[in-house]
Amino acid sequence: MENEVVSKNFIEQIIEKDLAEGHCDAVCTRFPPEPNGYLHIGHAKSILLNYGLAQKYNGKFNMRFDDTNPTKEKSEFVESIKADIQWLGADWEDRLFFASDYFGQMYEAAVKLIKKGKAYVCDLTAEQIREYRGTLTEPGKNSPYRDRSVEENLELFENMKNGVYQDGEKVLRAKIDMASPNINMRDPIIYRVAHMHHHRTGDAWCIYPMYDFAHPIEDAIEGVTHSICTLEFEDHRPLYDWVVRELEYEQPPKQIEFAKLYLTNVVTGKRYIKKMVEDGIVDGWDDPRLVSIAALKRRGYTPESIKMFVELCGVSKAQSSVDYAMLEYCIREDLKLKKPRVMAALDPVKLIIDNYPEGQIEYLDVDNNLENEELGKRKVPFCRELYIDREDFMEEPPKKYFRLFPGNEVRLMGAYFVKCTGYEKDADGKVTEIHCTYDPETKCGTGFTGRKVKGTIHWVAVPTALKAEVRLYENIIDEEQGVYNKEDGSLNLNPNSLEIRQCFVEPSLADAKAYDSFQFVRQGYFCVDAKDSRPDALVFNRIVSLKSSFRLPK
RNA sequence: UGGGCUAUCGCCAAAUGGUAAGGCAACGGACUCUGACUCCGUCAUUUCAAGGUUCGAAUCCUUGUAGCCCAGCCA
Repeated sequence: MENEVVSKNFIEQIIEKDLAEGHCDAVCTRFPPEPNGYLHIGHAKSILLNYGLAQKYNGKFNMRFDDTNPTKEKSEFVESIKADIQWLGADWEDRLFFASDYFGQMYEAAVKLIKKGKAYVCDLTAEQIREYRGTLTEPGKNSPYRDRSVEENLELFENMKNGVYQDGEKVLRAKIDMASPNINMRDPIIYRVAHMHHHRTGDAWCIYPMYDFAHPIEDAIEGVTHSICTLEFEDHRPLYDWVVRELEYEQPPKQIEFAKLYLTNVVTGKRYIKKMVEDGIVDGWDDPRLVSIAALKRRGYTPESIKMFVELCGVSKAQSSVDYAMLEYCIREDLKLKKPRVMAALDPVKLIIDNYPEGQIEYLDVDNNLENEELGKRKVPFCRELYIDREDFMEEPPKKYFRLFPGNEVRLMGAYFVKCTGYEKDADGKVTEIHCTYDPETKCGTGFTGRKVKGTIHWVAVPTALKAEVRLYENIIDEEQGVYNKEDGSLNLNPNSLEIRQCFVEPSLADAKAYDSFQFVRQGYFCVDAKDSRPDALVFNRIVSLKSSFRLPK
């Protein structure tokens, strides 16, 4: 805002140089997912990066589905991806594209290559092609079909399109260099035969372009100037450049690679998530313990918090893994002045104020001083019998324990000072109720300064308490053992990643939907689980705990 | 082993030959009707290593080391 010096990331530097040197007039970026699954936090980085760049340089941001392989793609995924991107706030305006819309132009591009003698139809089997390709250390050798005439190639390729051949019988390959040290340049396949129903083009085509051929064409057609992708495509850049050069596009797009976003101790691999869903370890792709966009949303993360997170992570080419604590910091930061702080007893135990009149209920004014002044203001009922959290009382407190214990006085938040006078236990030694007396003079808001207490605890009045179910999530990965089991490659899962508790909350949460998310004082941030709300009880998911330094000193 | 890329605090990440930003985490202390928040302070004589060039090197050169990616008719 002020005179902050925010350094530019390497992509911004490239773009500014291109703009300054006239390599492009205006910036155009894109997000090109294949509709074969759900988006996760890593995609959010790419989406927000591309969208942010377009915004920053007054350019355009395109949405494009890279649907060139009908075997993996479904319309269901198209819809979920669109919804997630809109939720994140990236706006493609009227520029929603599908690679499949360009199949005609791609076919023509292939014909152009053939006519230039830069592509040929190859009859080798998949296995033979692999053998001819060579290895990482040995060069490949030319296909015996490499020198077919232009006329023959044209005819064969047309036959491919017309369904004359079976799947796998023939492919179209770019004629580049079988001895290239870069395996991607060893006459890569650019079109394959696949008699397959496509989710958008139906049965119109039985040949489909490969990514390396299709992607640069898609970018060029749309006028994308900077095609930003992840590091694993670095080796493909020479091929990308080859395609746009041979096809003679006037303003060829430029591919730029950046490092993917990884989170420490989090599973993003589709293979593992699929297995966890199948084995019932999580209840779906939007299980709040996962980091899919849908899961984060259900967990209560806001688009703003994710945007902040992505910006904080930065952009570079160094493979890295960001600490989960950074994500939690962002959502805490986003909610702390926006959402109400309400009281609850997550592990309730009764507190009886022996000198408070039986049957009396008074309504205390609470104000959370939020940005939206009205949101945190409410009246909270107070009476003789309350629920407090079990962990706010100890029979024999350790040093530096500031909360309730026999003889100690604490503040009931928003109410009075109470002094513990005794407690009762059942046969198992479990505390069943705690007794105390209150001091009417210490009422909140009266400006009482007679004495101070070190601890403040929260509470809920018994007669008006609302029953709720809360779900406390821990990381699904066992942080001690790490992500993967080195012996068999399985995941090291944390058996305590989900804890469900029945608890009592203050009555204002009857209107919980109006809050959508809030902070349970001393317990962290929660959100209403719209998906799992039940008629008989409110269901809340924990977004994030308070800072760890909130916990008892060791 | 051929090729490509990367290496700066526990974790991200700036610094573009001029003397190591910032954020997260952590740790002190102040404040507090949340042990939260807020505020103040601490946290890389050194940039994977070793040499070299230079008045001056995280940046340039040399030689190593470590990690990631590539041999789908996937993207």
